[in-house]
Amino acid sequence: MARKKLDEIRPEQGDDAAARRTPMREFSRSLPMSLLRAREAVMRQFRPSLRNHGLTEQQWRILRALTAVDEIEVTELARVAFLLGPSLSRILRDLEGRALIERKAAENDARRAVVSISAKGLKLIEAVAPTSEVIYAAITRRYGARKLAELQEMLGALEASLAGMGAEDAEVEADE
Amino acid sequence: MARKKLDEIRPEQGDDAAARRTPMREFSRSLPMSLLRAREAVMRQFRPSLRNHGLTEQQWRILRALTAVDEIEVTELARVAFLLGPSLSRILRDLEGRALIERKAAENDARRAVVSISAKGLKLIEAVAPTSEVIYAAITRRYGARKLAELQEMLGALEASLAGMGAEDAEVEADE
DNA sequence: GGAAAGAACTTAACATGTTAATCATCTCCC
DNA sequence: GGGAGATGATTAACATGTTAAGTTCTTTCC
Repeated sequence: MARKKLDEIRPEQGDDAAARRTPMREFSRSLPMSLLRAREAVMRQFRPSLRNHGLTEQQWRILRALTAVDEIEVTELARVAFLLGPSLSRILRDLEGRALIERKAAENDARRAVVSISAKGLKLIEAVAPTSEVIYAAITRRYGARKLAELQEMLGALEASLAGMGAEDAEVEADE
Repeated sequence: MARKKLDEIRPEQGDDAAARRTPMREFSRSLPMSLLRAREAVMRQFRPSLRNHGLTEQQWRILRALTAVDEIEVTELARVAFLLGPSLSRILRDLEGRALIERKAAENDARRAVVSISAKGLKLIEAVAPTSEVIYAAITRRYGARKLAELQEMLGALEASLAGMGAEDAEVEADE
C-alpha cells in the first residue's frame, strides 16, 4: 500500500538475482551502517572475554586508558576514552566502588577530580590483556596487517575531513 | 548555554600541553576506537537534523528500511536495520503509538508480526530525506567519492573476515 | 493428538548514549 | 571583595545496547 515514493532518493541499479533476498541494498550500504556493522563485528570478538572478567567494553576502555598514565583528570579521561561526561561519571562511581580505581580532588582546583588505576585494577588489566592481544592478533592476521593499517589511516582521514563540518542543524539553509 | 558537550571532548591537538600529552597513543589507535570515532564523526552530522524532526538515529533507520518494502516481518527488520530484538520491540511500540508504522499479525503464523510504514511515516521520511541527502553529499564531497567507496569496500571486507571467527569465549584455550 | 522442543517476539534488568539541568567552584572584572 | 558568567562534574530523564527470562504459538515426534 504505502510504498516507494522514495526510490529516487538513492538511485540504485536494478538488482539481479537478489530480488527477494536483498531488499534495501542501498540503505544497508550507507556509511553509518557500514561503520556500525564493522565495529560490531570487531567488538563481538572481544565482548565475551571482557564479560568473563566482569567488564563491559566501556569499563575496559577506561581502565585501559588509566594504565597509560599516572593520573588523569576526568575531563581528559573522557576525551581519551571517548565517553560522554554522564557515562563516565556513572562508570567511575562503579569502578571506584569496586576499588579498581582511585579518585581524589585536584590540588589547585576543587572542581576537578583526578583519577588513577588501583593495584587491583592493574591486576585485572593484566589478567584480561593477554586474551585481548590474542584476539587482536587474530583479527590482524585474518584481515592483513597492511590492510588494517590502511583502514585505520582512512578512518582517521574521514574523521579529519568531518572535523570542520559544523554540526549546525543545517535545517534552515536547507529548507529556505 | 549548554550546547556543545561532545564538541569539547575532541578539541583537536595543537595545545600547549600537547607536549606532555599523547599518553595512550596505542590505545587510541586501536581498531575499535578508530571505528567508534569515525562513526561518531559521521553521525554527529546527521543527529541534529533527525532531532529536529523528532527522530532518533535508530527510529530513522527503521523508517528508512520500511520505505524499501511493502511490509516486513519483525525479525527480518531487525536484521536489515541492525537492531537487537529488544530494542526493536521498544521502538516499534513507540512508532506505532505515533502512528508512523502499522503492525499486524502474519497470516499463517500467529507468532510473527508484520510491519509497514504508514502514510504519516512516509510523509515524515520525505520531510527528512532532503536534508540527509545534502549532508551525505557534503560528506562525500569532502572525503572524496572514490575514497568513500574504497572505505566501504574495506569495511565490508573486514566484516567478512571476521564473520568466520567464532565468538567463542577464547578464555579456556587461552588460559590453559 | 499431545507433550516436548523450537521459534518469534516481548519483558525484564542493568549499563551506556544523549541532551538538559543542576551544583559547586573558579575567573574575570567592576 | 563580590557578583555575573564560565567551567568541571554530577544528576536527571529518556532512548538504546545487551543478555536473560518469559509468553505465545508452531513444529516434531512418539
